[in-house]
Amino acid sequence: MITVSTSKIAARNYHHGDLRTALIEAGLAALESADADAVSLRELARNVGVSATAVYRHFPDKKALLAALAAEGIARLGTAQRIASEQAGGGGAGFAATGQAYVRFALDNPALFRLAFTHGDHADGSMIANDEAWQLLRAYAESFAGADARRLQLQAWAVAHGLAMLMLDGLIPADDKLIKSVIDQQTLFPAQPGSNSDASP
Amino acid sequence: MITVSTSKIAARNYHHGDLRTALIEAGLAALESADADAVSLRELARNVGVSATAVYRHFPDKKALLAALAAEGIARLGTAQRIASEQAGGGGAGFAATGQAYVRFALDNPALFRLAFTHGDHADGSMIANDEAWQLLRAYAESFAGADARRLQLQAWAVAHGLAMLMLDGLIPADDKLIKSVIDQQTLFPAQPGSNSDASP
DNA sequence: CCGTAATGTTGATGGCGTAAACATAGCGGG
DNA sequence: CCCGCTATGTTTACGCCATCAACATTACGG
Repeated sequence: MITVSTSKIAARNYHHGDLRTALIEAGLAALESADADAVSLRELARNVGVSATAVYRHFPDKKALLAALAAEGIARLGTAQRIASEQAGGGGAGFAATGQAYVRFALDNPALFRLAFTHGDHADGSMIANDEAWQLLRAYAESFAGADARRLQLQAWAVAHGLAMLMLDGLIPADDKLIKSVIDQQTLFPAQPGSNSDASP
Repeated sequence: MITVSTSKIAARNYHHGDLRTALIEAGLAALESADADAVSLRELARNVGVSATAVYRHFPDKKALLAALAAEGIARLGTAQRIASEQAGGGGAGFAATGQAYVRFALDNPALFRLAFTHGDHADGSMIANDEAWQLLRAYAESFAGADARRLQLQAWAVAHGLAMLMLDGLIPADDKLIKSVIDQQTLFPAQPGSNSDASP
């Protein structure tokens, strides 16, 4: 995961030094105040102090740059979820906390979250499937639902993702109490049939 | 709701006749094979056989045209849901059918669905809130959950919306069996506490 | 120490949304 | 019936964008 450093090396001498990283950082910064489709290559190049076409020495096209930003978003989301899970101490509370962290991350990083999930070329699914958060979800689902693990897994993901999207789009008020109410292991998944709460892979 | 008619009146004589409707129809057609942000005003104008700037006699800007398309999408989604609910005969089956229809509509009309929900200026929420589908969902939730109606309502919406989005983005295989499995009133909302299954507003 | 590959720059092309000025035509009042 | 007003379209133009081709500079390995 890339750590954004505001102050970077120094004055240029034709060659930038690490333009690729600089562009990604500029992109992440831009996504804090604008939506992905409102971010232009030229704007990023300008902010980094480089000509527009220099970008193409590091990314084949705009899509590729956005994909790099999306990957970064996925990584950060995963981290946020892992931390939330650890703080909640695992179990049912951890399960719910993971989902709540998902929604909060979306609200805190709307453009990045959207970019990471919408339109991304995760047709292969590799980026997401290999993510730590996904492993976490799988483990929780298996410990709660045993045979029905896959269904529970998808339901949990869908609730969190749907709530995040609906709040981002202003269709549901972005209220923290609402998040806790909707993503609650007690009411959402009360003692699934085939439950197997001692399984811990 | 607008009904798309492929064959429209005839040759132009400077004035088109009903450019506004024609543009919306062209827009809906374009959304069948391209994403909303890949649809350009100029392209639509071209398809309708009119100059690019003629659009501005009917819509203040591109956003306004897209908003009109989005409204149409919402209307169609609502219709699909009502039909599904009726065919299932209400009750728990109707509840699930409504949600399943939501996801199927998204898969059948990906660009239109995305446009309708993403980024739309439903900051006021009026378009959605007044929709028949929303009333339907409210009624179902109240009949099932009584006091907890609002929570159930949001959970149901979130699951359906999340599943739709994740399938659209290729993160979950768009499999009809999966839809039925995830959106299943039996397993998803089994006998809510405070249930009140005889209420029928 | 030199040449080659990596990295940046300039300039151009075609597309976009949209504003301004102009053209046409349909329609309602004399 | 005709005249002018207004609704509707057109042409032209501006500034932005992504991207390509050709050229410039630098770094680095033999």
